[in-house]
Amino acid sequence: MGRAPCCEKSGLKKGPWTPEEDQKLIDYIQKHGYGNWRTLPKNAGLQRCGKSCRLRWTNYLRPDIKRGRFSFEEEETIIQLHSILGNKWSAIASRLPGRTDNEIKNYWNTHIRKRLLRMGIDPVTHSLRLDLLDLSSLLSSSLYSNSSQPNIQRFLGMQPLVNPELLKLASSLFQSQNNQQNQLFNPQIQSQIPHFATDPVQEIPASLPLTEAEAQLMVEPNVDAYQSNFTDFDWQGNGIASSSNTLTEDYVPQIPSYNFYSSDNQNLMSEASNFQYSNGSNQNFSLASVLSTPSSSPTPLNSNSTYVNSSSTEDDREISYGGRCDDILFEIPNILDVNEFM
DNA sequence: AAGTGACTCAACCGCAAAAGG
DNA sequence: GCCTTTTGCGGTTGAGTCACT
Repeated sequence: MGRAPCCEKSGLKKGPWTPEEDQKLIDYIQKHGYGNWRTLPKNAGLQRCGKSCRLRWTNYLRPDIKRGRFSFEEEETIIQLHSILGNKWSAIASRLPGRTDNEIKNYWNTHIRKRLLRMGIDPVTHSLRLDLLDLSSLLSSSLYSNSSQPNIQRFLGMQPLVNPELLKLASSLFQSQNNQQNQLFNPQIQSQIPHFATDPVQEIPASLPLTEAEAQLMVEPNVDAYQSNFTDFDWQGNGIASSSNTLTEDYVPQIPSYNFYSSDNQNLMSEASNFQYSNGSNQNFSLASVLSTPSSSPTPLNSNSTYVNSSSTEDDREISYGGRCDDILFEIPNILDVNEFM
């Protein structure tokens, strides 16, 4: 299992491919197929290494490659599969005909990942993180816009959007922002969530029927993807990341799925609103239940002011979460046969 | 119009698995 | 079983482009 002796510098070209090179590669492969990538460039008359040729072919020249924007269905599939498989881009790509792993990886990093972050969803664990979702900016931008005094008219106008339960929640979080992470990760909450990392065979609440895929995940979670996040995350909220060893034992993976639907008007709260969240004192609430989410909502929710007044973009497609992981509900479509990746 | 920063994505790099002798 | 070669994968880079000031 040695290292590939790739691209022996001598005279081999690097960088962008020219149309002539592309044509040479296409012509050769159409004639001879793509058997041995190492000898292919020489036989095709290309001053490239085999690796470069393979990459060019698989990521760009292959005739079955679908180019252009990702559809909502494709995007949904990517997110769902990523929540299960992690950064297994090739496995994800195998589920999306015409899309390459590179394309999916790029799309994830440039679009989906950022959008999830804006929604307050950790793109690695796919779990809701209120520390990413800044409710105070929602309140301040809604109630205090252009004025140092609360804008009552605006507030009244929000009533259809935000019901008192949410305002109560938001204001309590607003009052104690420093406690946000403690609330999210307090032991009471964690104790209600299965611990895949250490106890892979979980007791599944009888009231919540599982899909086949979910059942499989309960047994064989994608621990790698979750563990990769352990060393980065500041669980204490004090800027000091805990060791991965410790975190592995306490880590609480959540396996979501998402439902997508198109909307030009972003409502980030609605995007996160299908979470059902337990506050640790058996007072379960669903963000969906405390919000109504008209498509024309003027109050996107985000701590980053850059996005508050931003116009709609491709990234502003609306994402809603569904699913279940104990106190967070998920649903994994049966059409996603994830078992083969396990 | 020029400068600057953000964004996108094709391509590269290094590692590891698979395949073959 | 060991070694070498080939292939595949995931992370990263950087040139080109766009948007904003």
